Amino acid sequence: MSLTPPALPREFFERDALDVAPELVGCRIVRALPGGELRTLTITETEAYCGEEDTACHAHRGRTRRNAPLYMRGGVFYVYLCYGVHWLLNAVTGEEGRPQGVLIRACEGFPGPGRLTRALDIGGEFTGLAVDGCEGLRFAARERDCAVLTARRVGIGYASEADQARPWRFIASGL
DNA sequence: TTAGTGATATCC
DNA sequence: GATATCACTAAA
Repeated sequence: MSLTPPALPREFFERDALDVAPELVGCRIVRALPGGELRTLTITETEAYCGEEDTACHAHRGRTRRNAPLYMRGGVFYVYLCYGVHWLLNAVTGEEGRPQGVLIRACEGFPGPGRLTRALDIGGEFTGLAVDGCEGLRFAARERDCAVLTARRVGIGYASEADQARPWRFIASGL
């Protein structure tokens, strides 16, 4: 028996982002800091980004150096720098060649995608790494079920009206 | 409400 | 090469 919760398996992420995103709410992020300290936070909010046809998705304009991990098989991290300041953490989902992912938008005690990565000292070094084969960072299952609300996604004013209106943001309710 | 921050994408 | 943009945050 291990001292720490086991990593969610890769298979968990090899499904559609719209299935994974709500299920990830209530799960935990487990971060082993370089010094050895283990920090575990419960995920309270996620968003799904679904393919090149989703104008809010980074892959909307095709594959680039930055978004390459989105095109990988589900079960890797996609971490990128936003506004030159904030690292944003995503889990890539779905099958290889279909760019989709789930943004981890907030954790208990750390509202905001940039604040949770700062709290956990997560940076670009994790992008492209397997979620179940990474020493320092993993996801762990829920301890119990939790209700999930949906809402519009945040900060995507550049996307089409239709894509902005999609209820692809998932928020924990009554954790 | 607004500045800050710098990598990335997209244009010349 | 240059410039515009950006899945945000903190300060005011």
